[in-house]
Amino acid sequence: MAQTQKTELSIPTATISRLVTYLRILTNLEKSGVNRTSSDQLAEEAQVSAFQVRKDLAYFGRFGTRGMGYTVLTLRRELQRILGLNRHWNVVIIGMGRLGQALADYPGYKENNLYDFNLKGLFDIDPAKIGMTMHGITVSHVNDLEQLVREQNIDMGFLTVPVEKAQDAADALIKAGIKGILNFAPTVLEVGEDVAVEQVDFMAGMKRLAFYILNPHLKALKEDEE
Amino acid sequence: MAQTQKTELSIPTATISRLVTYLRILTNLEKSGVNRTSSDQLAEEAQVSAFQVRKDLAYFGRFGTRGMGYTVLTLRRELQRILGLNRHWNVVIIGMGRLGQALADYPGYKENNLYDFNLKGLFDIDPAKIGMTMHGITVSHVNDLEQLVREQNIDMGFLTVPVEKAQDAADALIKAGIKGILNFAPTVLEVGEDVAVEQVDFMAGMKRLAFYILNPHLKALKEDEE
DNA sequence: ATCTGTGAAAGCATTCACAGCC
DNA sequence: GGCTGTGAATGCTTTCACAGAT
Repeated sequence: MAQTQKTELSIPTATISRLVTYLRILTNLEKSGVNRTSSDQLAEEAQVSAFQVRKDLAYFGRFGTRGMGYTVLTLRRELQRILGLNRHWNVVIIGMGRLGQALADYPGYKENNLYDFNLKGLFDIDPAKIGMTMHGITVSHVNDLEQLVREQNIDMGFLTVPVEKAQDAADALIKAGIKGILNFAPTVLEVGEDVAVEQVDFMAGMKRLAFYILNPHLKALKEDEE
Repeated sequence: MAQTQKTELSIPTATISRLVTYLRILTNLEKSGVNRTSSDQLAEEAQVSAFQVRKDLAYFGRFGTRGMGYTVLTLRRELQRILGLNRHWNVVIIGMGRLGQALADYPGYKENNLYDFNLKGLFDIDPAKIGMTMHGITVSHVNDLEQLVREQNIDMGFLTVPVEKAQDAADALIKAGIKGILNFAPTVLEVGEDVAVEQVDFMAGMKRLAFYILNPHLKALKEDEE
C-alpha cells in the first residue's frame, strides 16, 4: 500500500533546476535595467527551448501576458516565491574540516532581496575543534545539535564529514528534526521520505565529464536553436 | 539537416551518474574483501531498483553470470573502463581565487588504480597572481594556456573564475583545444557540441533544497524497498 | 501581429515479466 | 532454484501545434 499517491501534480525535478536558472537570468536582466522579457529570451539564455520555459512556468501558474511576454520584476518575484527564497533559511554545518570551514567562510549566502541563508551553527565531534570560533560562531559537539535546531528553528544542514561518518551525521541531523540535507559526502544517504537531500559532488562531476569527453557523440543529440 | 542522428544507442545521462555510484559501491565492497555481488545488493546500496542496475549495465555489455551475480573485481574494472577512469586525465584550473586555490590543494585526485587526474597547470589573468606557486605549480597567464594544452595534452579544465568572466574563460579553454569543462560558475556556458560541460554549483543545490523542503510531497513519489 | 498557455503527440527512461543460463 | 539479460509495457518529460489574449 501507499503506492505512488499522485498528490496533486508531479513536477519534474529537471523543472526545479531550470527554475533556479531562470531566476538567475531574471535577476541579471533586472540588474541591467531590462523591464520585459519573453520565453524566447529566457530560453536562449538558459539554452533550452521556449516550449520548455513556458511549460515549466505553467506548472505553477500564469505569469505572462499574451502578445507581450513577461514583466521581469514580477516573474522574478514569482520564481523567488515558488522556490521559497523569499524567506530566511537557517542553516547548520556538520563537519568542520577543510570543506566545512570553507563553507563557513563563504560570503555569498545573502543577496539583497533574492535569498537569505543564515549560518546558525557549526558542529563536529573532534574535541580539538569544539570550542574554536569560526566566522563568529563557536563550534559545538554534535550532541548539542538537537537543542540548537529546536531553539533556533534550523531548516537545513550541510553535511561535510568524511564519507564513513556521513550516514551517522545524517541520522543525527534527522533526529534533531532537520528536513533538508545538502550532502557533500560521496555516498547515497538513507533518509525517510519526509527529508530532502541534494547531492554536491565535484569528483562525480569530473568522472561524468571523463565519460562524455570519451563519448562525444552521446552529447551531440542536440540541435541549433533558431 | 543534422537532426538528432541517433549515432548508435543513446544512453540516459542519469545512467552515467548511476554508473559512477555503482563504481564507488564496488570499490568499497572490494576494500571490504567481498568477491561477489548482485544487482539486488548494488540496488540497495545505490537506492535504485535492481531492474535499473541491470538495465544500466546492459547498455554496455554483459558482465554477470546468471544464477551467480557479478564478480566485484571484474565489474569494478569494467565500470572503470567504461567511465574512462583507467587512464590518466590531465587537468588545468582557470581562475585562482579562493575556490581555484582550494581545488589546487585538494588531495583526492588519485586513488590507487581507480582514477588518476593530474593537475598540470594553473591560470589567471590577475598580474598579482601570475608567478605565484601553488601546490608546486606556477600560475600562468591565460594567454599561455594554448601552448600548455598542446604540449601537455590537457584533457579538461576547471572553470573557477567570477561569473561575469566565465564565458570568456570557457572560450579560451575551447580555443586552446580542451574538450571538457567542469564549470563552477553559476551560468550556462555556450560551447560547441564537441565540448562537454558538467556543472558544479552548491548554491543551486541549496535553492533546490529549499523548494523540496517546502514541497515535501513532491519527493514522496517513492516507495518502501522491501 | 505577437507571444503566452496548454491539450495532444512524440520521444525517453524506467519498470516489468520472463526467457535464458548457471 | 537463483539471478542475469532484455524485449515489451508503462509512465514520465519534452516537443509540438494551435487556441486564446492583447
